[in-house]
Amino acid sequence: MTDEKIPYRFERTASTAAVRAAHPDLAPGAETGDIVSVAGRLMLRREAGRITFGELRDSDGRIQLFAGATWTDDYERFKDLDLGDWIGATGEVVATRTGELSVEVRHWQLLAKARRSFGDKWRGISDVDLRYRQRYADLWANEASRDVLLLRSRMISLTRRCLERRGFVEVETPLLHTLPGGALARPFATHHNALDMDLYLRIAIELHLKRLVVGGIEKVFEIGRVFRNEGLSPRHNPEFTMLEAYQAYADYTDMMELVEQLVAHLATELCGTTKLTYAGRELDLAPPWTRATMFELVARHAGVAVDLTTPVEELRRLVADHAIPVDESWGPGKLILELYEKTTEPELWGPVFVLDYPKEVSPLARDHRTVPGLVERFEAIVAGRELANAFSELNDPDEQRRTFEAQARAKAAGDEEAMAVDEDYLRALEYGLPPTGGIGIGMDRLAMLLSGVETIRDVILFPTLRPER
RNA sequence: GCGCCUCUAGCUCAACGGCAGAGCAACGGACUCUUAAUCCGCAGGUUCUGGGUUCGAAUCCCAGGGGGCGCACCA
Repeated sequence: MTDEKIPYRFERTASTAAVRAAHPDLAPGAETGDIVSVAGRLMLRREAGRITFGELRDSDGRIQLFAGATWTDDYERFKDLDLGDWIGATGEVVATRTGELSVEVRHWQLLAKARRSFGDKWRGISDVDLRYRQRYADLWANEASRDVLLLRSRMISLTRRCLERRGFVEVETPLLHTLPGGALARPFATHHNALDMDLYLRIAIELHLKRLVVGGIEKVFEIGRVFRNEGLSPRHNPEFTMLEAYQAYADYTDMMELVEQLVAHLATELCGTTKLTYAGRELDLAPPWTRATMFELVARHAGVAVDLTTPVEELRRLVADHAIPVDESWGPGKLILELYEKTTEPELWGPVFVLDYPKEVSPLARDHRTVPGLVERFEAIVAGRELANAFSELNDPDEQRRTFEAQARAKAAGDEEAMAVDEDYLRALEYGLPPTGGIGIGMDRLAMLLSGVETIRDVILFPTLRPER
């Protein structure tokens, strides 16, 4: 059905919120003489013979439309409007006898017809498949979905402002990489026809941003999509949004301060407090967050004191005791990490900074300044989840080449997530990377935390799904 | 990839081996102050798909598909 009467534009003079703000306390039956034009979607309609009430919603809120046979143009057609139709309406701002602020509709225009029904006007849409596939219907029908969208938008905006205030410069670096690097993950592969070469969707932003620090951009960040070819879960989507920030002359302790300040700031701005409840448990994001080394935490939660001098056979036995299949190639660092992930990480609620990871599992982090075999790295655990990962960045090109080569050997031995040697990145390091602290924050998980939802699909507008049918 | 759960009208849900139903939306009608308006009427179905068991299947069984959760992988 095409309607030749649908206009190309509509001269709106006020949003519903503006009308409300201009007339805060009208007495029942009041007439204001204020003529406004409002526009939006018809949410509800109550017909009572020769008068009809409608509820119009725009992006600011809602307002009642008051139409009547004696004063509304084309009243019979107004009565026939369907819920979901977009209309523009012009008339005087009044209060009805019961005191409801209304626009007394004199003229109105259909702006778009809703040919499909949006579902139950009271219960909305709860079928999760329908909500994710037809997000447009979900957003119309479910206020909670709109709230999450708006919170996420404000969160990203506040994050940018917070970093800019600290002097960080926002950049955009390639999503198409010739070598996937900067994280341990399987990439999506694609192909460039003109150059006849394989390309990979980036799995991290890291290596490009550190190149920029080499180039003299002392504080740099990017908020962007990264892609990992992995399974889906309530906490994983194949494409997700990462914040990465790098700061010259800083180390991982500076990054801890940055994370806790940023997250506490966002909570205060978006939730009004740092004391949140998530998944029924309390969480206080006020700095400073607890700091504890991985080995301390393993000792506490696994009940066994281990470190890199613990005999490998003993570590293997401990790991095997927790029903983890042991790979022959694992050294003590990887074994302790496995033990930590199985026994300790699930017990952590946070916020807590888990400090000082084995070098074996951290090829881009700099050696710990006092403990051999460890690197200066932390993960921030918040609400039982890994929210951030950060290091004092490895800036010695020779040492970086050695860790890359160890990764390349693991890759050759069949580890699909291991890194390759990135010669251009090594060349950049040879120009000199100053001492640098770097941080990566999963913004989707942060949005989940701040909006209180428990599945990542609720904070991603169009999550990855199988095709229909 | 494996395990468990789930799929009924546009939406939200009943019926759980015995005639497929309700509310909302839609459609027709009544009503000049409603607030999820109300009231009267009417219509709406490949019960996800395909097999099977049975006198009889939405219901039980098998296979496939979509979705959810868990495991594994990861942030």
